[in-house]
Amino acid sequence: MLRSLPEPLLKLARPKALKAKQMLFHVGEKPRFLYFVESGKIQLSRCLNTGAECVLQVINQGFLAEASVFNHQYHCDAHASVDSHLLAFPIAEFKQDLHYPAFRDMWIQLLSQEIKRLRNQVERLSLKTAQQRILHFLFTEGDGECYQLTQTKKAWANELGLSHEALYRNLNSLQKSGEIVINQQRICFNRRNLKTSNPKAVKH
Amino acid sequence: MLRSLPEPLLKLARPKALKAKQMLFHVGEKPRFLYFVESGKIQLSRCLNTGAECVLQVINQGFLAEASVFNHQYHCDAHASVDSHLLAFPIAEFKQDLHYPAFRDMWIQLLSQEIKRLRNQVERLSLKTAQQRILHFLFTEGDGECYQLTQTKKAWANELGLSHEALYRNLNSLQKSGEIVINQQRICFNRRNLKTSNPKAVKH
DNA sequence: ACAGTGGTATGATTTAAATCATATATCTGC
DNA sequence: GCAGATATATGATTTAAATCATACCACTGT
Repeated sequence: MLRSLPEPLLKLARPKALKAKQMLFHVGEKPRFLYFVESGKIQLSRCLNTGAECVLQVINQGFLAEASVFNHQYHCDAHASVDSHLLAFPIAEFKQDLHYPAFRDMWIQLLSQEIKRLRNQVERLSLKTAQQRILHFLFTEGDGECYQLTQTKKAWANELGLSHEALYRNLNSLQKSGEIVINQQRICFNRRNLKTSNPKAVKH
Repeated sequence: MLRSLPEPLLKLARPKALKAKQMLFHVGEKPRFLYFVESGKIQLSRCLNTGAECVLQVINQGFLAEASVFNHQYHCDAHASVDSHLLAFPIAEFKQDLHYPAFRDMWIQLLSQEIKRLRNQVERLSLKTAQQRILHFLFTEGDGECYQLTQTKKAWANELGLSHEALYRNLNSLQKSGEIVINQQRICFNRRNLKTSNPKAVKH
């Protein structure tokens, strides 16, 4: 992904290391850098007026808060959930370099991808039951057969808009009813059900 | 918004009229045109494997399915919910014209905006109760004080991920408890509660 | 004027998730 | 290796939304 970046911009990138739980930026601050996550895990979140925290996105690898390029302030908080390594690109130069066709195309594609991902998440959160959300997630984020869990189940529950208890219980019952098989971090659809159970599922 | 489009591209735009309930495109089709909604209302939706329909977006005015510019197939259905007028831009030429800096900047801003809007919606759908979702919607989509409803309550309920009954009941109880005031299509926060009740609410 | 359709509204019942409580397992820093 | 924190897990209870039912209203086309 970094391959499409123009040389001069790459040279301007400053490495930045974050310890677990360290903040990267806060809501309301003026964006000066656009960050690329090389390793680790960055969470975008926002505190609701109820005081509860809502995780908007978890980035393992890739650009972060893409919208900040054209915004005067961050609309969410960002912190590292584990030790992480980032690259910081100065936003002014980044904007300049959008003139390069290859870079511009990459950037537009990236934004479009993110829109699709978010539409998937909206669709998923519109589902009423825990089981439906779990299956929808496995269909859209997995390879069609399996999904390798890359976070804790608790964090996953949050992403699914469920209490962690509801996730534990429903994973259990999905396994008991034979719809899925769980090996440690790997969750697979039961082969026998795969063809017939969800004919309309659409991969993104 | 159309102002930023280059002259040659504008000349290529073909008007397209849709009757209510008429389909614009189906999931899986190859995108040939990027559509701009001039008037009316276009719904992007997707049928879930359960058979239920999920509304992903309702466009009254603006571009539609932005991601289609770089995709080989639509990932959702689109139909007009009322009689609508669109402009159809050939995608090949559209891509060409992204070379124009003003146009490219507009397009990137537009995609970024949409990402923010979707993040808001994800945040909203993560809220557990109907009341929280309603208030969150009024805060993020309204002007900070009031919101002018532009669709039926039934359609709104769908957007909020609620049954229409739940929306009716909770609007009623929010009004009774004095948190909001409803005049026909206009919903306002009660002035007295405004300052103190939701200090952390963030406008996008 | 009329019938049919879809939105609005409210009551009764069911259902599933949230919450609370508690226990065990696992990871992490010292 | 140990202590504290966090994740996993499951049971009991509460709660709020979904669902089902019914009624009324507004709009549309004939």
